[in-house]
Amino acid sequence: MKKNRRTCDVPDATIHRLPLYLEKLKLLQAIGVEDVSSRQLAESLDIKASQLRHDFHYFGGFSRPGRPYQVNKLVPALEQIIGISEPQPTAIVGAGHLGQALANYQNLEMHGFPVQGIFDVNPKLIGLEIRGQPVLDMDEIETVIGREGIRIAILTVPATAAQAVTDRLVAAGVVGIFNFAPTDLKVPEGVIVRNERLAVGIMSLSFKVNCAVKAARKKASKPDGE
Amino acid sequence: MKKNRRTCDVPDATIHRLPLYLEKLKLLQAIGVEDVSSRQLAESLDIKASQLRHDFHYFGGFSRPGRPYQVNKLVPALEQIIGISEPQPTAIVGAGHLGQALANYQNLEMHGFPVQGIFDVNPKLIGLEIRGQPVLDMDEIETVIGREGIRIAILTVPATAAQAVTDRLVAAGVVGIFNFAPTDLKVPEGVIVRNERLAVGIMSLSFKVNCAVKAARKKASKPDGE
DNA sequence: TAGATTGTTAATCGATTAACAATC
DNA sequence: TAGATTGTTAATCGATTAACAATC
Repeated sequence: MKKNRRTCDVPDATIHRLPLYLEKLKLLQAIGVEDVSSRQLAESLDIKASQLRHDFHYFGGFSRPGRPYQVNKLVPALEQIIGISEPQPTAIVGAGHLGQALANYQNLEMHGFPVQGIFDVNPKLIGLEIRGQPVLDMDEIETVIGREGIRIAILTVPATAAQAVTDRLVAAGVVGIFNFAPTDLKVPEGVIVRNERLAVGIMSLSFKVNCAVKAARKKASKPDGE
Repeated sequence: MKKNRRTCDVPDATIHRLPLYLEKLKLLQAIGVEDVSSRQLAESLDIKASQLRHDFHYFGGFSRPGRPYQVNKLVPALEQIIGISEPQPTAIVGAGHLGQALANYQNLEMHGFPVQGIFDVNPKLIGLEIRGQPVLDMDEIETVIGREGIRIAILTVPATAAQAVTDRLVAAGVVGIFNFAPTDLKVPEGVIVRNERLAVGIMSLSFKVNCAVKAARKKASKPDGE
């Protein structure tokens, strides 16, 4: 009753590393590695071993002092923590170019997020099959989300439609929204939104590129520098 | 000679907020707002005013004490800092579903990153026109990058091809890579990679969804709780 | 002037790293 | 035992927030 409460009060920085740990471990598992030390795993992710152990410590008890981690135990443990021990049925709302690209992206299913519904309002797109799934009329959102028990939706509609669609999704029972529309969403407490803002990402890349180019130029003009 | 050196030693957290500031300011500009205080701007972004001023302080001198910021001055100042005063010609390498989706994404051009080259190895895709740009044979990468002065590339090739393509891009003069391939890239110093790992993003969303669902259940079973 | 604002420094907070006892 | 490892706490580092003088 008291044991499994700690699982949720975890800093964001740690949460974002959990999938990275899992990915690396699955890679090790695939090539048959059985044991891995915090130092080895951390090194492959370019972080400090103490950070990894500190992260794991939030969940506790993946190994015992003196013994390295067992890959075959750590993988399911992390999957459990992340919440993908069971596949999480996922909806894609908006079957434009991006929605289709994501629906085609087989890695989604491989990582535990099988697409169980693709929706659009455009009659030209409705009925189009993507990896065996037909694009459905937006009107079926509530039915399908209820029937499939979908809790996670990927939003790829135009910014203008995003809030209205979000409201419907939340009302239908969706708890997590992966938002590709370039707009902020208002959601009730307890609903999680993750914004994937392409333009923001490329702009921060641009800032660093700019700095790198400047640095290179300075170096070139003062080749004796240090 | 001494003045404009400070522009590059800036924490990552600040760099990631710069595009958010710019986006909000452009929105204000579009509706004709002339002045904005740090408090107003910060509030709309759900951060503290002191954080915004602290961020701006790395670059210095956007206003004077006592006077609010002038939107029409701040927008070009931030564009300059981010490096998009001039449009940054951009290449998309990999014209599969995702590459096509991004090539169609007009926001890219609107934000200062016009797509000046789309490349693929697949003969079936070569020649296909996307928003007026034909998909080119990968063999033309070096020529086009040189001719257009492209420094930023968006990588949407399969993971297996990613490193080889990266090496060519870097050799041709690309300095920033927006990587959608689910693999780590090795690049020489001075080249910037930004990984956009869809699977990682959805997994950290899943973790939070899991927590939210658990919390809601607990609340439901103890409706008198607080 | 009184109230509001910025730029800038200091205080606080949180995340990363180091250290080390316990264990194998 | 000697060397390596984890779990866990303490020290360090960096980012956020508060405070305030200078200014309008």
